[in-house]
Amino acid sequence: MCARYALFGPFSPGNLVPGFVEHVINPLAGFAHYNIAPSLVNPVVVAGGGGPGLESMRWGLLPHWAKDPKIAYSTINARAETLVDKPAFRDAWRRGQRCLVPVTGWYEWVDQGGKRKQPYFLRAADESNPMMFAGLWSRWTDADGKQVATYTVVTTEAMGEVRRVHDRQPQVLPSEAWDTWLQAPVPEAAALLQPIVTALRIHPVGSDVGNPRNQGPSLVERLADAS
DNA sequence: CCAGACGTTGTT
DNA sequence: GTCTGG
DNA sequence: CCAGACGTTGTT
DNA sequence: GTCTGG
Repeated sequence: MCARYALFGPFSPGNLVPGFVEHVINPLAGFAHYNIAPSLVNPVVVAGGGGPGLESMRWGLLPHWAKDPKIAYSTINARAETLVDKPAFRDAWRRGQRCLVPVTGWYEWVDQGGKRKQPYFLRAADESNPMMFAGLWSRWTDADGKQVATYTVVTTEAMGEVRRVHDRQPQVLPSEAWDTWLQAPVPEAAALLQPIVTALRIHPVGSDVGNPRNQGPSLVERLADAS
């Protein structure tokens, strides 16, 4: 899957996620483009909009028992097929700590046979609203006793045109499933973890998307197709 | 019993 | 080539 | 996932 | 915290 995804606007808290305003934490009001990377704080949607210790969330789920926060770099994704059993994710799953991750799109890098990998932007066909990835979140306390909230993006088998660039993709949830994912009992949420065809536009972009220090709308401008 | 992992992607 | 930081 | 570092001695 | 490997 993506080790980068993108969210851009301008969005305000009011239109970031229509109907879910009260659930959004850290909405990053006013940003024009956000190139998201592991360990960075960005918007997520949780039932009730968070609370103490949930003022913001970092990408890369830290289980409550984690000692080294570096493991967050390898818990940016949780496989839908196995998250129920994996020690790193199952506690969050059992506790119903699910979230929605709003994005405009995500990136995939395609191997070019020796040459440098070509990044592509997979962009929601509906540009007016973010799409939603399924996520899990966790509370973690660092060595100084400071509370940190983190989350992971669920992945599943790629479907439709995504398969041209990769065999896995984030678990996208259709709008009618959002409330269920946030609020329903575990068995109902489990039923939503199914591969889904998503309406996307896919186009090549510049290699500068690979560095999260690079920000701005120019990152996702279409690159002329090579061949 | 203790020590060490606990995860994903992709690549070999 | 391989590990770390983001 | 990609980008970027990858080393030592000594000095601030 | 809890499981696996030694």
